[in-house]
Amino acid sequence: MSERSQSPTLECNSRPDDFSRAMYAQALSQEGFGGASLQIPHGVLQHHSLLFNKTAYNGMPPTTAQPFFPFQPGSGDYRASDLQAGDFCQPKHWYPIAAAEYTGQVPGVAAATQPTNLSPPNTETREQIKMPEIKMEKDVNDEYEQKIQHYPTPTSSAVAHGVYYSTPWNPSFWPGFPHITAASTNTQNLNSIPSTSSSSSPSLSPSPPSNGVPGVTFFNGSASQTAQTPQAQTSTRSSGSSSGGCSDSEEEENLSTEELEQFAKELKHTRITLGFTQADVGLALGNLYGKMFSQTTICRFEALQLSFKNMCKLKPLLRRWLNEAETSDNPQDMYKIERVFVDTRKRKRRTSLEGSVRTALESYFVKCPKPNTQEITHIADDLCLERDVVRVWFCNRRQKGKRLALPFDECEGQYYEQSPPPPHTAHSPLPGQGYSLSGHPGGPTFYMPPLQRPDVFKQALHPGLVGHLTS
DNA sequence: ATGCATGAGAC
DNA sequence: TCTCATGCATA
Repeated sequence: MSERSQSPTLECNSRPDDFSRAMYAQALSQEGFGGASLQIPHGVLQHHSLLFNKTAYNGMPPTTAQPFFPFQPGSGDYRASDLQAGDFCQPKHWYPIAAAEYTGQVPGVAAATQPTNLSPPNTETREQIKMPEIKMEKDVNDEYEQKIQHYPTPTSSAVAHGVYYSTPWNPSFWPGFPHITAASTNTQNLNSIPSTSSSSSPSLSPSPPSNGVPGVTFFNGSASQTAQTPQAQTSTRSSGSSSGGCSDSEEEENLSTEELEQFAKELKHTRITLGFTQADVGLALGNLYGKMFSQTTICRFEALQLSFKNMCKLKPLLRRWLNEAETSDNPQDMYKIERVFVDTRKRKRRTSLEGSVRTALESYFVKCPKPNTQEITHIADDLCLERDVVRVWFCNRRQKGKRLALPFDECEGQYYEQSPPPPHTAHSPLPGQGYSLSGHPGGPTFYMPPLQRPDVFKQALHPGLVGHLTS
């Protein structure tokens, strides 16, 4: 790969204004942070036994190198390049919460925060449901897979494995804006939640009310996924204002960042205290409210890695779960329903981009976060990737940038609509990352370089490091 | 915990 | 075609 010219000199000719904003360097190689080690998504076992044929997807077809982008030739090390690139684009690891370090490897703290009774609440129930030991065949060649997903009762492995809640919270992931409130439209969907807020334990109700598919929530299918959440995107609906009787969860009209942070923290702490995994929670939400979520989503919620709007949307659900879990005599009952899903949808096998390719993509992204079709094609050709892979990569990259930057700035109206000051001028007032909810329709998305936000940057670092910086 | 992918809805 | 919410698959 190194022989390829992964040195983008791509210019964003389609959107000069966007391009002008792109003058920043980006952190990369998040993989370098290392992953959480003992995380076993036991809440979701997947069966990959049924295989589909799939059109050859070979990742990167061999092609000859194209010296099309004469940009730092031969440099597979984007970071290094950036470092040398000069002040204006020092690589900042603006991925605030990424590392395994964040996940609680501070024994002292962990000990302090750990409840003494870590006995898993549902060891028995777990055993009741024998999960076939399904091993994923990762190298199932180029096959699409049919998955059968089981949702067992929660395991205690999180606790057993010593996944401690060690205050990895660096709340200021969304720093600085104490009283930013959610757009009122954020929460109407909350009212659509089936009101199970009664003091009894609705969690035991096996039938998701809002789902239309009694007893079964299709966890995976995007069809149901989005069908159930039109609110978030169609947020202009003004109808369902705060009615719902649940005082507890329907009041999220004016969430502040602090509230969300606080709640996320509380959620995580309680969840771990009770011995539940993120997957368990997601499953429980399905049981409780008919809208299931994945471990990923719960994880991102806890890590404050969802959009503000999304956080606001999910919070009431999770608040209810929290209440249920805390008050229930048998919280494990919340998970007793086994669900087996058969997803026949074919999913493209996940592309695993090489580090050097990612590096190159990052470089391109720095130059042009929003390449047009032609540019995407160029990049794809240059990196010997499928066009669609490149396109998706950029989509995800932009999304990540938004997600991780400043989701709340909308209310401040401080974001740049157009070209921000040159990066080296730094410290501009906060950019809104394209969260143009505040009525800037079509405002170009701005991908905020962390270096313009020293505070963000600090928070993007390891907590310990942050501590040092701040103290 | 996060990278890559999907799909609905908006533009 | 993009954004956004979301999740599978994997590091």
